[in-house]
Amino acid sequence: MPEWKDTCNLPRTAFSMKANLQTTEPEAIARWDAMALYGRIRAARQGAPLFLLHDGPPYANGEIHIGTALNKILKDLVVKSHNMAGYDAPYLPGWDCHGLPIELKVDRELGPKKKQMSTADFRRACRAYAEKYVDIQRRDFKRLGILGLWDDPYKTMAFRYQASIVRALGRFVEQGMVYKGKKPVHWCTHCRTALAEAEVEYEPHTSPSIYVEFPLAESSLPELARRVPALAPRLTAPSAPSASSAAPASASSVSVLIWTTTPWTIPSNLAIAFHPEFRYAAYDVDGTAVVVAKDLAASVAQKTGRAFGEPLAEFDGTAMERLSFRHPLYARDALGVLADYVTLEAGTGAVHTAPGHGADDYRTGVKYGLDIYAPLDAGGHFVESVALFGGLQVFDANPRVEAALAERGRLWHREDYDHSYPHCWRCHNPVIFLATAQWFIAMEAHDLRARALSEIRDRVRWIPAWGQARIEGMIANRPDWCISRQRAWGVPIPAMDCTTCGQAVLTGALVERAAAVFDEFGADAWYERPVEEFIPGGLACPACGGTSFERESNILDVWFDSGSSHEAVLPFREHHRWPADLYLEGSDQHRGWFHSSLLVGIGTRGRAPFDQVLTHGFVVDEQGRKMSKSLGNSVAPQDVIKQSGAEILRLWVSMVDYREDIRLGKEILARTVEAYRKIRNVIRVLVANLYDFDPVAGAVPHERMLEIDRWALAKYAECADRIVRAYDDYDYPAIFQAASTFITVDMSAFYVDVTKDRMYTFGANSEARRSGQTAMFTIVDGLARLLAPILSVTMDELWRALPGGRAPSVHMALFPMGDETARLRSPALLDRFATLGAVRDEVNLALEQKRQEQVIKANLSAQVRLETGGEEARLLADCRDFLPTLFGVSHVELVTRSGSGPDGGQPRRITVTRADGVRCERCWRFVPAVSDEPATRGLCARCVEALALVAGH
RNA sequence: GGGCCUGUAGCUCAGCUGGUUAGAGCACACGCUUGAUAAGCGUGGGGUCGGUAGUUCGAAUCUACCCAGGCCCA
Repeated sequence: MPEWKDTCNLPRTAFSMKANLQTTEPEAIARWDAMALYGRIRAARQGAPLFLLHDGPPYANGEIHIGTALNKILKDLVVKSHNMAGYDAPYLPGWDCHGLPIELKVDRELGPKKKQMSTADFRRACRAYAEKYVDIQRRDFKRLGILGLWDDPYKTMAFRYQASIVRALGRFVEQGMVYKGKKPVHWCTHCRTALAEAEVEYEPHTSPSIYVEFPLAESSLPELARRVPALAPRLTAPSAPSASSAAPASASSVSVLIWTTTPWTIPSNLAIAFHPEFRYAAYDVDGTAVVVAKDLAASVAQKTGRAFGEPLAEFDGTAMERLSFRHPLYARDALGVLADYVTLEAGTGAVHTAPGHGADDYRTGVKYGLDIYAPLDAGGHFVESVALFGGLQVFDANPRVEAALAERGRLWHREDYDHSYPHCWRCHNPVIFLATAQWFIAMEAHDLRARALSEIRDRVRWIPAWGQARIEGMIANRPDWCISRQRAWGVPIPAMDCTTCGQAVLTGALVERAAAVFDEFGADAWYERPVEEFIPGGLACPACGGTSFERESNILDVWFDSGSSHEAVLPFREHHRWPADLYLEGSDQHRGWFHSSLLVGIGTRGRAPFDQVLTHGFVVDEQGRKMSKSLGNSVAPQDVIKQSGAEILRLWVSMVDYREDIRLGKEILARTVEAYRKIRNVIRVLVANLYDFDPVAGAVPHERMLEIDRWALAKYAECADRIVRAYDDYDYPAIFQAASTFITVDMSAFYVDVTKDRMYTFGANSEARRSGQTAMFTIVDGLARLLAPILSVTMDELWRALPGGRAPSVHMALFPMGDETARLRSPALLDRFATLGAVRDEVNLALEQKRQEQVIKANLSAQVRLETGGEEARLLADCRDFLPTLFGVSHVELVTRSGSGPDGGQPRRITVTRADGVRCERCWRFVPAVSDEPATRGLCARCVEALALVAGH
């Protein structure tokens, strides 16, 4: 007896069930490299409309993490899908190479050696460090399956890029938008240097805590009387501070009490800040009307040991704005100002403000037009012109300030105060805030702010839309852009100081000189080549006319570097143009790269360098908590690649809603692996049915295909259209949903299952089987392309397993779209099968019931009697012969009830019984009779015929 | 503390401008299959739509507050 199984057309394919991604991924990537795939895609799309995603440069420091991987995969989805939609969509990756983190790492690696190195040598070490991480990251990005111009990326430390940065700065300079001003930074008086936030360590420290009285200035008496009438009767001239007298203030004065833990900043006090929304009150204390925040009065009274009576008057902080208070030590006034950082947690609710010695103080000072006053030298000594304290180091000055205040009767209380205070990470001495000379881009110059806001509102499309509100708020409220840093690894600001009068000079000509030198030698030249090379002919100091200069040592904020990428890259590279269509980064870049790129774009060309900005969220753990080393909940992309494959990571990115925070953890990865397997298996069975199919010779014309095959194509066309649209909308989860439903529900559970019998048991070359193959081929060929941007390796592997001539890689192909899918659509067929599907669902329920009752086992062991009426009966009668196949049973008896059925309100009736007849040993259906012939014994007529066809060939 | 955002089954997602018993896939349980087999098919259980209070004839969908979380500031 022959093994009938061997006469069936059982599926076979080299497209294995197990993916072996750990092997196939590196192989595919090597193949792409070998065939120069990226370049071939460029050549193939030459002349097509450009779609320009401009890469935001990751920082060339450390291994890539899951967030970097997410970002690059999203970009790859955008780029690949646009290429397949018919655009010329290049991908030019970039790296951000300058900046503090690298400087600090290199610093640490060099150790004491650094002391002997020149700045230029140190910069060379930084460059080598950055180069090393560019290589490491590039390797990992390629391993993720990302296609791009990896051989020639852009780097912010490239000579020409450095020149472009300086030229971009030059545009601001020429328009008069750059100025030199002052701003407080962390300053170590021991190391005599500015410190970045990352170089500051918070350590416990004991500071003096003092409460100081500032009397209201006489000139403000009338105004206060007007604002707070209840106080009017008490308003008389305050007593003048007197060096000789420690007597309390005159009984009829008004004062405000402040609290500070840095007495040495009192000489630099220029203002007192009040909260606009807090309630303040004036209390009679030994005859003086003392103003403090109402909620803090009790604690202040307790601290100072003074008796605060009932409030004489109450008012909001706004009542204090622009009143003048007498400085407790000097013959000048402190201005009453409003600030929302004033708290009720400690102190008096009135905050001592020295704009040259605090970040908040500085902002408030700028807002009220105060001098950024910081009369200290680099070692933290008061300059000689400061009365009482000239020459004193600030920490030595503390007790002297207290003493001077006490002498004048202005020191109400003094105690030790333990708190966490910033220290220098190198020498571990406490640091101070010190206003230093810095370069700024003025937000109001040339309407920079207003033009940026109008670009945000009117030109750029923000996806999601709330991105607009976010960056709008930031631009609207940001202070002038401080673009200078006192560091070594970056692009120097090519400014000169006049050696005669000290005037800082920065002109367009100076900038262009530097740019020309940088073009040729790189920015290291600033530290190595003679100063004359950087001084354009005829340069004279605008202040004194001097012609001798020395270089400044400030470098540019690295945000200016990366913010200039559109200027450094877009105009110069092949397949590029200015501006870009799209920037795509994490939502933190509203503050970062989008922000700086926009400002640079306005400065250089008067518009935003992008038309669309797409943002994604952050990867968090399965509980929605941020990933961190200390929590141990991080997922490393390298580990996922090793354990599951980059395809899993890519699939994960494609199925989540990247606009919000994205969860990732063990279960999610496990689910993703399951999803991958499901897709792979269904695709595998489709290909496996094509092992003997020639799409040219074997294809059945559409009109002659079986109805269910045409339905499958109609369903596929619907799915393809939806997917192509979703790519265009950057709606990747919709792609997964559509593809997954089509693959699992329409293909696996329905079409493949229902067609199985025909594909396996019919004559291999029968038109019915070829009809099915035609559908399966079209579908799997289309799915390979539709899913290629996501499952780039798997679909390329599939592409190679498919019969027929085709492009060397799926990534060079185009999506199924236009006429390719339009000709397959058929709403009528979809309708018809929706009804058939509903009937099938109900038959399944009945079958399951009988299975539970153990009347039947497999569906083929059952037969169905189906009574119905109306429209549905006509439809079912129309495809009577298809019904056993549709239900997967051996026989269907259709009974039409006139005038009833679902349309008439009566439910259809389904009766399931054990199938009559005998079981065909080849196709396993129960049939009335089987063959008796020796060669075909036990086979049904259909199988006999199928075998005859094979034999006949 | 402030600005922006998020919270639907174990997981990933749908649920348009408020309107019948809140859906899909996966996972899970049970049955079938052994000619997709470290697969496949069927059936089933599972959600007070973060919480509370409102607006409304009616809210997952609108408002306020609260809780939890994220990004950026301070």
